[in-house]
Amino acid sequence: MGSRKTVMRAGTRARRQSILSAALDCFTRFGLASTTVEDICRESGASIGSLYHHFGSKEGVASGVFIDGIQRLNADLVKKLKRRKSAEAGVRLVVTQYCDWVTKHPDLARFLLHSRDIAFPDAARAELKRIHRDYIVEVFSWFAPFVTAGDMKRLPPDTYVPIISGPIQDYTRNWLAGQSQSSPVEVKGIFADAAWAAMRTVR
Amino acid sequence: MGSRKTVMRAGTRARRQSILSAALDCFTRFGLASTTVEDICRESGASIGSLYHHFGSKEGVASGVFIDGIQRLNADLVKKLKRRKSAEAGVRLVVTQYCDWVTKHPDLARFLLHSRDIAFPDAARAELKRIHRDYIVEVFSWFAPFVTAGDMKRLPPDTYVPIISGPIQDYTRNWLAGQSQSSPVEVKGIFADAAWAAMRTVR
DNA sequence: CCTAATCTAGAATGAGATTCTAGTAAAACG
DNA sequence: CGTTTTACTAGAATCTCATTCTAGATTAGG
Repeated sequence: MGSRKTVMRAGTRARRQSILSAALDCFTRFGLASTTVEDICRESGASIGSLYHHFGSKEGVASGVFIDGIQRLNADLVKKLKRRKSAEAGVRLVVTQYCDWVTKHPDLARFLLHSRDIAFPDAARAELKRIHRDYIVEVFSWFAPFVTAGDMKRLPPDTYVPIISGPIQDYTRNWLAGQSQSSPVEVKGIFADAAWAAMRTVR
Repeated sequence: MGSRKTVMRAGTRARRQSILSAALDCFTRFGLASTTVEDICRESGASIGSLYHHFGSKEGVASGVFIDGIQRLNADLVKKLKRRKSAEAGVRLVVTQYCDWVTKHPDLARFLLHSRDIAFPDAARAELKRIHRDYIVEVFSWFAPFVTAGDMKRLPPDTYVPIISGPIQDYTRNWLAGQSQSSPVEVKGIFADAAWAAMRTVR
């Protein structure tokens, strides 16, 4: 994870990365619970000692994959959000961009959506909290002016993300689990409509 | 789970129930991954052999808790839904009743929200599928007339549940994890508004 | 009664996560 | 350059459980 106090050697980044991508591969094929540390070592070419040196535990590896993924997802959204000019365009973007991202990275998305509840190590929990806070600050400061201007409802801060993103995430989880026919891309307009209907002010 | 082919003896129901409630207790205190089968045996007074006789595996116990909980949640909703008379009242009820239920059964709700992704045994998966199908049929047949009458939007079937229930479930998950201040009961009006705004037709 | 099925018990097994010890290689420092 | 410190690799040994197995107890049916 980007925040290492100590120096990181040349080959180290590559080794860490090979472990992370082997892990995602195994999680996708066998499921988190059924992949063994040995599986990840075999796939990545790392030794047990090396894996434990870098990640501390199997769940440490999982949290590495998770943090990596969430950072990419967040970064992609923030970048695009800055090009929008209206509250409606912003709200719709949050929904549609999520659909596009999930379609482009289905394995990673499946892992992110199904691993929310892993008992991550404390260090990882702390870093995730920091990442989430930074993300929320950035997104909220983009939306804030529109709330002030009366384009969007003024609600308790904690309720915006569930209302805007909750439905599409729920749908996507079902879809990735094979329980919905239409791909998120096909229904993204419907969810964008729903999100905007819930957020817009009537004047 | 209500569907046993063979006869069930007198003390058996009590034994199963004691295992289930001990399990929920342990899951709440230690988390699913960290509770051992021995923990559940100690708490419930059952022997290892007895637990395996009744549930087959640790995940079998978890699926028992899950199925029990989801059935109670579903039944409570369906019962109340039948007393409503308008689409708006129905949609609002789905949201507010969920908040009330979660507040009344926080441990069970936490488990239901955080165990969606357990690798349940095949038998349990099948039963859950059946339970969910029955539930969906019942709820949809209640709402169908209002869609036909034009009171609610006509959407792809798979999208109704995420749009109506997704936000409040997401908020509740955060709250149960200690990441939101206001209890669901305090914000249920906001989520009911959002759900109805997303479902209503404008005419 | 008796006998077949359900249920209880807990010791034995085995899979696999984690720890430990020993070493290799790269940087830091003189 | 040595040398010393620190990052890193390796894999055998350990230890924690989930699960299996065998034996016996209890209950229902005939």
